[in-house]
Amino acid sequence: MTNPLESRFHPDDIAAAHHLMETESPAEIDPRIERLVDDLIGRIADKWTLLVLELLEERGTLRFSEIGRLVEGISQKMLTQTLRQMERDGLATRTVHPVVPPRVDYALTPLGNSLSAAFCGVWVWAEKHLDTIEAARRSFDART
Amino acid sequence: MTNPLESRFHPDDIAAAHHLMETESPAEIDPRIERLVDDLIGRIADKWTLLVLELLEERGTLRFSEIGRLVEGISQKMLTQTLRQMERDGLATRTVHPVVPPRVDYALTPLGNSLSAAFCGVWVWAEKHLDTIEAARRSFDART
DNA sequence: CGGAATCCTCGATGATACTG
DNA sequence: CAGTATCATCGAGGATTCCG
Repeated sequence: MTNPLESRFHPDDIAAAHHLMETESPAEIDPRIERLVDDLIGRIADKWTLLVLELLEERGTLRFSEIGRLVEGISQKMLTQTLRQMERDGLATRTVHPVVPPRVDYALTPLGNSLSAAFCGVWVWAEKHLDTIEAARRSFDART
Repeated sequence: MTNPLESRFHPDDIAAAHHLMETESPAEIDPRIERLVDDLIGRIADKWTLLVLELLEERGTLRFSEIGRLVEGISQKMLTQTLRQMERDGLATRTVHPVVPPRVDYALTPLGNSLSAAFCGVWVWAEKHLDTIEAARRSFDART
């Protein structure tokens, strides 16, 4: 079990996903795909969520201020909003310790961990092809 | 070769990606991750690009107006912008036929196909857990 | 410390009009 | 048909302030 992608997904899942993405009629895109993309990209997989997701994945439990410090460039507002949304989506847990000063810990749920794993293939792709893309961009810009 | 994820990525790639995501020092997030996410989410993997990517993946070659019709809700401006960026990034090819009226065909490059495959794991995850997420949201909203 | 509330800006996107 | 150009909007997100 060296490959998290292999271990995480079964052929049936892949088949199901492919089925979901195939529209037989020559009409429009499957509305479920639209909903999928809207929900996933627009609400779950935004930049800050992905950053926090990977951070919690590698560090385990962290408190609010730690995440704020570690995710460079995030504003307090977006941090709160992102964490709240992750909690709402069941991706992370929020634990308030009744002490003064307050201490609030965040950690991924199994669902959060699985999302992180699901994105593994994308990170792999990105790392593998980022140079190629930059080259393609330079080439395109030169041609134009 | 029933599983595109298994066939596409090697254990070495996974290891490399994991290495990329692990920061030993207790400092900040690896800047390369930041760049990765910024580039990928902010420029490549936006909503419209993903929609067009999946469409071209399943339909093969399509002309400009066809894509515009099939991707519901996209404006002509965003369609042009999306396709141009995909071409620039080396994800798609643009073929102009010198006829009147003009005919321009778009198709994925191997790189574009590989990106589509990389997102497979995310689509699988999304389909598998979307109901769970909605339930979590209802539960959270009820608690609040 | 961990937020909530407020105000404000700017850039992404849509709408519209024009063209080879 | 496949764009380009221009203008208008609107909401995501930053900065700031206040609070338990």
